[in-house]
Amino acid sequence: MKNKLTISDIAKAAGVSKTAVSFVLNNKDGISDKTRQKVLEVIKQTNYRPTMNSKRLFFQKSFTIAVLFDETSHRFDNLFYLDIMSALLKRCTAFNYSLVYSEYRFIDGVVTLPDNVLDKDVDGLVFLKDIPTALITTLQNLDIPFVIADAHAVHEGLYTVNVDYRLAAYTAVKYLLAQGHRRVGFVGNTQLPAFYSQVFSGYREALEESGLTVNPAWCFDSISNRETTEQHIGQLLTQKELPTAMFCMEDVLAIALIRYLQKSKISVPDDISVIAIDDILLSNEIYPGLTTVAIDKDQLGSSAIDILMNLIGQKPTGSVSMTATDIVVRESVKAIL
Amino acid sequence: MKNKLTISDIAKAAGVSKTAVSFVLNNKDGISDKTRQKVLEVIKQTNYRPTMNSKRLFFQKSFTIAVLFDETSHRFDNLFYLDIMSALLKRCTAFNYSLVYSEYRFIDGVVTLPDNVLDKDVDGLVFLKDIPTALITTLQNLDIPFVIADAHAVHEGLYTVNVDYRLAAYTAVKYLLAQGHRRVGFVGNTQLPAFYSQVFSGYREALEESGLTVNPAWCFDSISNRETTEQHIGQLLTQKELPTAMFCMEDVLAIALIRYLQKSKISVPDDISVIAIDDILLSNEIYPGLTTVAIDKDQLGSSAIDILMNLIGQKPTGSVSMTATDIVVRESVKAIL
DNA sequence: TTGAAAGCGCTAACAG
DNA sequence: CTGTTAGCGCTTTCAA
Repeated sequence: MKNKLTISDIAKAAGVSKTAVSFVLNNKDGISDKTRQKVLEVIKQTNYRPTMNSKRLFFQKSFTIAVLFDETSHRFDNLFYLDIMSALLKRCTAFNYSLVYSEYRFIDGVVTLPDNVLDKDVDGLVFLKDIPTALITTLQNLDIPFVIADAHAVHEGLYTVNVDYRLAAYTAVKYLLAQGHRRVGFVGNTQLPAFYSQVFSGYREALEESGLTVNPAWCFDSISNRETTEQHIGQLLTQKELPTAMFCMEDVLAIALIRYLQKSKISVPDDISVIAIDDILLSNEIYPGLTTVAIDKDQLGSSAIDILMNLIGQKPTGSVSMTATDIVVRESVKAIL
Repeated sequence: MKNKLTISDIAKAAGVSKTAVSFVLNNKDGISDKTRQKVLEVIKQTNYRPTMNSKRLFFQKSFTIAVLFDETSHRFDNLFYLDIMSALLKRCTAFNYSLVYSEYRFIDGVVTLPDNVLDKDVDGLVFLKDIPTALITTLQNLDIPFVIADAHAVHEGLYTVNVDYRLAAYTAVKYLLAQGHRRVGFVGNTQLPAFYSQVFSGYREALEESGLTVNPAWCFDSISNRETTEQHIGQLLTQKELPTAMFCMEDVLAIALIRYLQKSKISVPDDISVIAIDDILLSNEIYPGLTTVAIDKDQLGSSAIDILMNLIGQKPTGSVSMTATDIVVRESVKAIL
């Protein structure tokens, strides 16, 4: 049980050459059935498993791909990440690849990549959320294939997995309107300008289709966390006419909003309904449960890996665009008569 | 920029042997300063980085360690995991190791390990939370070093990182008493019997030190998620005399409890205060913010890696036991006069 | 202090 | 259909 078996041991035991064993292991043909069976037998008996490290050296590949997080990006929406990591892992496993967890640093415009990337000890990279241009340039110089999953912005010439957030926003607001709401506000931020404008268009279109117009007094575009929520939403509450519903461009923002409203003794959904986009796990755990447009994390993850594998295998490939129109109805939206 | 450089290229360029380059790379001595400088120069010029895969083959080590999650264990307290993974990664990096993310399966008493573990393509394993005995046996047969971080139960002969949850519970309840509470309930479950009994002792001791006794009507030992909360806490609310505070053995349970109380129109902390143990990120995002005993995730993670590295290097090592007595005061506990 | 040579476990030409 | 052989890029004896 102690000394690891090698392909030579198996070859010897089966009375054949290493080549024969190798062929059997890799399901190649050009080998007689009898030999194959004999080898298979020995492998079964000995519980032999070939060593990845030898293959790695031979193929000059690491058979691992890395998920790269921004070192400082940890926020409480990370549950989304763990779900995606599971999806990435599942797909990597199907390709016999490992998934390593890594972090990069981006401070004052300078990018620091982890050693395994600099060493080219990974065959490809997955990023979750958008990455800075400086990083893109660095990566292209390094010549390592990478894909950006859930890229909100559109990058020419890069491989990304995108969600149609315009449609998602449109769907969310349409739902609000169908529940009888006529006064619908908007909560978001412009940190990701492309994302913001997609989502805002969806919001406006839905409104306009019902003959409504955007009321700037109910629109907030600098809400990105709890602090900014508290800073800005206060002025909403002082207005004479309040919206009956707020659409938030991300679940996290909606959760911060609900928290703030509760603190201000405004009931959700009795006084104000709230809807968002994402469906992170957390949204089902707060009270009231958040009604939101679901994003398919499984598809997001596996598409990213599929693209990466094509890139690694030099096969033609392209970005993928996903659609999100499923509303998870929970408790944060009330119908208005 | 295309063809990867090898040690031979560097040796040739520097006009020395591969051995010399290897010595320089590994800071060995037995080499003249002049040669060393020459080699260093070439390395700098060429930006040469040695290939891990060759080392891996030579040393018969993968220089990677795996974090293994139970495939089905994803709950919303996973934020705790991401924090720990960051800590694990940081420490792995310090040792020049990679961290791979993997999942194992445990269904109907049968354990399925991922291929990289079966292939011994990882040098060590970290588990977060306790693992089933069947898994322990399997691992011992495979002869792969592993450590259980945040093991609640005590395992003879295994390496674990434990937290003194008795003390943590004691500290939490003491805090409640200091705020004037005299009627304090308990919420937990016996899924991890050792964990339960530690925590319950801490709870009882604190009470008894103040001349109070445990009131069984306020103690719940089968609360593990939202469903069981709704099932059991209902009967608490029908009692004539309610507790003024509830101590929960985990943040997640406290969050479920708060959600349920809010649904039942019981105000936290005005009607009932809530305290717990863990300090997951989520606890700062709900309303009211959860007051809780913090667990040091950084220490948890790095201790686990330190133990593992000792195990891998065949150095003597031992389990580590952590202490948690810091209370993060937020809004879920009210002082009673 | 140096360099030649062997070998880690595997794959794939290439001959037979 | 089968086996011999030469590497993949590194480390490390071992002799000079």
